[in-house]
Amino acid sequence: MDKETKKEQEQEKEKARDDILRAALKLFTEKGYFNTSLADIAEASGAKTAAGIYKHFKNKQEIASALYEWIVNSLSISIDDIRRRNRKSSDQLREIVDLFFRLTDYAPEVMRFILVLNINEFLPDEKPIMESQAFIKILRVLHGGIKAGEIKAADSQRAYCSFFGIIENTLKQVLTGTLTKKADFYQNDAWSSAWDGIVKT
Amino acid sequence: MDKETKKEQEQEKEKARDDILRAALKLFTEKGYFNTSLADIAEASGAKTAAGIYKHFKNKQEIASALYEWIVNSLSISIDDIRRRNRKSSDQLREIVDLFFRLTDYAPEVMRFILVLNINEFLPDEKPIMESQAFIKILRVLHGGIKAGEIKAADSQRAYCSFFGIIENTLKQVLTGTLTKKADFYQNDAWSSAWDGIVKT
DNA sequence: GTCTATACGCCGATAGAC
DNA sequence: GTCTATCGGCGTATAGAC
Repeated sequence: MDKETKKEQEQEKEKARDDILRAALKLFTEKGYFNTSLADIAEASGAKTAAGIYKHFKNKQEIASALYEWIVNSLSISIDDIRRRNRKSSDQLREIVDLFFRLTDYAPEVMRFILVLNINEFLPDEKPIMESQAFIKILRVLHGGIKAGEIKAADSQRAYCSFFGIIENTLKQVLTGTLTKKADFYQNDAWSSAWDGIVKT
Repeated sequence: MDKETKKEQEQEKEKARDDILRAALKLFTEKGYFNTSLADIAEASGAKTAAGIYKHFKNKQEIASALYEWIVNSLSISIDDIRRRNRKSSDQLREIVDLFFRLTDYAPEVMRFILVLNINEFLPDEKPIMESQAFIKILRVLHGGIKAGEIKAADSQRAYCSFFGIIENTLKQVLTGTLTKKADFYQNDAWSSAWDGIVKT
């Protein structure tokens, strides 16, 4: 067996794993973790049988765990990038908000996973999402803004509640259909409310 | 059998039903609906066996359904009362916020049920909570404030996202332990941020 | 109306052929 | 590494004695 074939096989396997993750993400966020059976995931990930999943994941929880890690890591990387490219916390927050709104429109499952699902209900051993790297970095952005005198707030936690309370609530209403237009439609409004609430004037 | 005995029996039965509901509320909000078995509920509600629950409820879902209805109805009644006793929307909102914060400190399970649980995951046939009477009435309060010129907002939905985004996010952080003090500690701060964000100046 | 026993189904997980 | 078959267990729900 030459290198080419080996590589192809590995790619195949990667793809299969990826298909499982994608299908699981969709089903978990649609029906919930406990309403989704491995058979459902197998079917949705294309012609595979439930047993085959165990070649890629130790068990059902590991699928959710991998999803969680993947989402939180991607977010964390994006936030690193945003912090690197922007100096002012207002600009950083602006871009984070933009990211969240775009994700809501173009990858709603991801945002549903973060905002709607009760992650610790099926991943009891994971840290709460507020303690994940991604959200710690968001708190750092707020902290930076407070230190720089751009943001008024007792502490970054409080600033988070105020600022992201508005952002997340808006997005959650979009995701659950209470707000009926695309997230994009509400972005400017939500940004203004959220930012005006914490900016030092 | 005289009337006294009959009455006592009925009270006994009411109490048993109540014990089941209380135990279920505690367990559902602690571990989640799907992680709670009828055996768990039976044990927590005192010396009863799982089978006995079926004398009081048709099935597990009905317990959750009864809880949901009870919570939403209680809220709805409280809000009616608040609206009756106050004219200005600012006063009405003030009291609603006060209610939410008090519930968070003194009946956290109730607030966890509302804010943390994914109700439609285990009650797929119920309307989303935003369409329940209680929350429709909250939207009316906001609508009243907009019409009276007290609140600036494009519509009550948008005002809701902004105002209750801050309130609910704060309470959620308290309920999940990210904010470590009692809800009461954050109330004035949250109220100011939330109200300042929607008041017309 | 409470407890014992038990039925039944579903789903997660494993074993083994190919 | 995928499919077939199957196990084992849990958890809901029912039946029947008392």
